[in-house]
Amino acid sequence: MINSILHGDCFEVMKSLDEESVDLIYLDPPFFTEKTHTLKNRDGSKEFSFDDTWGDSANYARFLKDRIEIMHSLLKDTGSIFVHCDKSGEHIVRAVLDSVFGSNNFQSEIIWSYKRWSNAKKGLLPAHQNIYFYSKSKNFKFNRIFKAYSETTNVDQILQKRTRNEKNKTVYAKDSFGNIQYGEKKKGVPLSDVWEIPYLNPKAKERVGYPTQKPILLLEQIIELVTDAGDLVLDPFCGSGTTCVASKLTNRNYLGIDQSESAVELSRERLKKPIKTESNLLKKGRKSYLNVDSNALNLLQGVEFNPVQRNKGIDAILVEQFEGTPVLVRIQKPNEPLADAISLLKKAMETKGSKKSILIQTEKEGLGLGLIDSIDGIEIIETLSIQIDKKLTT
Amino acid sequence: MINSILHGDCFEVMKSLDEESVDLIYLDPPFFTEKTHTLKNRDGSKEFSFDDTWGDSANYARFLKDRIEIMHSLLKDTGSIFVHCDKSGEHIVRAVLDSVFGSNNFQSEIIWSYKRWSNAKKGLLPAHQNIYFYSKSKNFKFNRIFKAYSETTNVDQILQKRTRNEKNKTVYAKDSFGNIQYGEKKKGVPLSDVWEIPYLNPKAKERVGYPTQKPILLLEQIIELVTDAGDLVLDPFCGSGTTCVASKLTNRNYLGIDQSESAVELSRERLKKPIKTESNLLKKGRKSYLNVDSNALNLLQGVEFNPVQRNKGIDAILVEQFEGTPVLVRIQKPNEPLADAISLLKKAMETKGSKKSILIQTEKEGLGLGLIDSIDGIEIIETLSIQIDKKLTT
DNA sequence: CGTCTGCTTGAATCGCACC
DNA sequence: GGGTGCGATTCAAGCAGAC
Repeated sequence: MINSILHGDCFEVMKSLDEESVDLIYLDPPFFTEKTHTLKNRDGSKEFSFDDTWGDSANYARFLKDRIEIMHSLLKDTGSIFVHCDKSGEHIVRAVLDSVFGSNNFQSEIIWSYKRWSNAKKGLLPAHQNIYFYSKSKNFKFNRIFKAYSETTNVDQILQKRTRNEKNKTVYAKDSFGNIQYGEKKKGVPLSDVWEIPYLNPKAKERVGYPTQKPILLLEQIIELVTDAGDLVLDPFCGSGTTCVASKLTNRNYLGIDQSESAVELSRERLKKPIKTESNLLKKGRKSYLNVDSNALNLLQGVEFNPVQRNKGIDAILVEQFEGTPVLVRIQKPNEPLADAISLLKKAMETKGSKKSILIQTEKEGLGLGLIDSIDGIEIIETLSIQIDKKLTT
Repeated sequence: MINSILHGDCFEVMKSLDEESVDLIYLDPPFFTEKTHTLKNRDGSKEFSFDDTWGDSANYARFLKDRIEIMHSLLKDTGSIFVHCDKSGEHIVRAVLDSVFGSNNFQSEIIWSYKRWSNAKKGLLPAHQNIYFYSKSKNFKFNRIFKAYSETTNVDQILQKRTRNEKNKTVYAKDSFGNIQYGEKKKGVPLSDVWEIPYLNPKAKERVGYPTQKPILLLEQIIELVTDAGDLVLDPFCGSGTTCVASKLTNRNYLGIDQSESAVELSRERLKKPIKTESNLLKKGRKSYLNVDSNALNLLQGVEFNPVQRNKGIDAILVEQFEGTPVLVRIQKPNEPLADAISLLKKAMETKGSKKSILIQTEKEGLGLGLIDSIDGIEIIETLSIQIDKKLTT
């Protein structure tokens, strides 16, 4: 029965499973949105639908509690449950979990945060979902995961050994010659309860066209957090089967259940040849996309602009346009000849069709041709510090 | 009564306030931790019903509901409420707010996330808090705040107009000659519901030693989101008075209430001279581009200077001297006539014996006497934003 | 006043063109 | 021909306008 997708209402199906046999249960239950969802897959050939309609919240609570009680009995003493939750049903889910697992076994509210396309909505752009993490007992299995130190952490604190001086203050350790002492290798910062994982991208090959499909990366992190290889992972509302795919990819055993025949079929197909999109963003880090020095942009204090990161020629575009075309901004890089800056900016102007652009000159020496402040629609403006400098030396 | 801190139980104090007079209520209600312990004693044998959500914590729910009902009546039709929430009380608070304000007036669950020093605890490092945002009606006041585009977004999407082709695919629009078509002005991405704001640094000057003190930046963002200058902000559990300080700094009226005599005193003291630590992280971080804080001295980016406090005439002195005398700097204040700035600076030059000084002009209109860039040793330099503005309009 | 359809939109990968 | 810069493309939320 292990490593398969079962069809049916998880309430019935779970009754046939062994008690205390499961290491991790992940579920993304139908939400309490009082709406029926239908969505087609990519080529429009198939339609998935599920019914989120509940007469009132008590019915929904009853539905959930019945099932979560069985899940509780299926979990090993060292097991954990992760419940993915829409904002509309949050408080109901929390109440049910508190009553079945006990509020003392609440471990974390995980925030999965991501960036997304925007819309014209009045209000804040929704950019997160909540996952509740409860353990069956104090004895739960937990693998520590470490992440890179935050950029603002002082490097010395990572590398150097620390000790206490005669006044019992923490100081960096030095040897008798005053040389820096390096400490043990540190693993990084323990994983926090806010997880920034990119939303399943529209271009991702991983997509199977199932509504609410989760990124495999998210599930992998959950699985690796509380299970070891060979453990059993159960998803009672498995949908497109992401949990099972992630389990397979991380060498765990899995069991998926879904009420929809088409979902079961999709999951089974997916498991035959799992596709996982590596996130470039996560692999390379946000910083790898940066090409603008944020200090440089501070020069534009008081100007309305949008920074531009993936372009060699320009650092920003002004919000204000010039004759209907964009105004590009380049800030001269340290030690960059002004002529180079001009030619890069000029090229960008051509491709972007800009009629007027601005070059902020940050280096004192100009073109050596006397004062030039406008070439081919490029306006050259010196930084305040150069202007001040000039006033003082002439 | 406006702009003061009142002492007492907010339940009583709020009854004396005018109905429909408040624009924003922010509260960080106390949570009864003793009651939480009794929650642990549940025997689990009880039949679940929706009322169990409140179950043993009914007293707390009652306490909250009584007060939130009054708050609802104090709010204007265009007003909003932000409730800061401990994770143990989350679902109770949500249930109360849903019942008083109506679930259709739920706007956002704001996640305040921050980095923290790690601890050795088994489990995930807690690094966020939740704030619930409800409006009194559909008609709520809302000021859009924009942030920088993601680093991975490409410029053309910001610049170019898009349409759909015959196959209903999104493509860049071209005119009949194949030229690029430009879109409307773009200000950036609307603010999302996940706010990364550094936790108050233990060493920060801002810290006044109150246990649950919040960063002023967090409160400022809330205030600016749903109120305008001159509006009234109420904090019924004001503690150390951060909400009131933030209101004062953003030119809103405020009213704070607290039951603790010492908290009231502390708040009053703090309001006399509010201290705000500008978070370095936010200043440099990627989210800061569009809403850089408007500290005037930031204009001097790249110039070596010493700031001058408590002097009517000058804001800074350059490290560089001019003919052995100090170079004074004044930054024109908002709405200050240039002539006034000049005469104040001139007076300061006399007393300090300065031969050359610098006036940074921040307002577009000059002296009305044509171009003047030097008077009696005062060099007048326009900010970059004015210089750019001129290049685009002439 | 529901229901349907269309439009705008940003993130992030894909993939082409250019050295 | 391999790397990389950057332009093109895809998808779904949610409002607007139609009916």
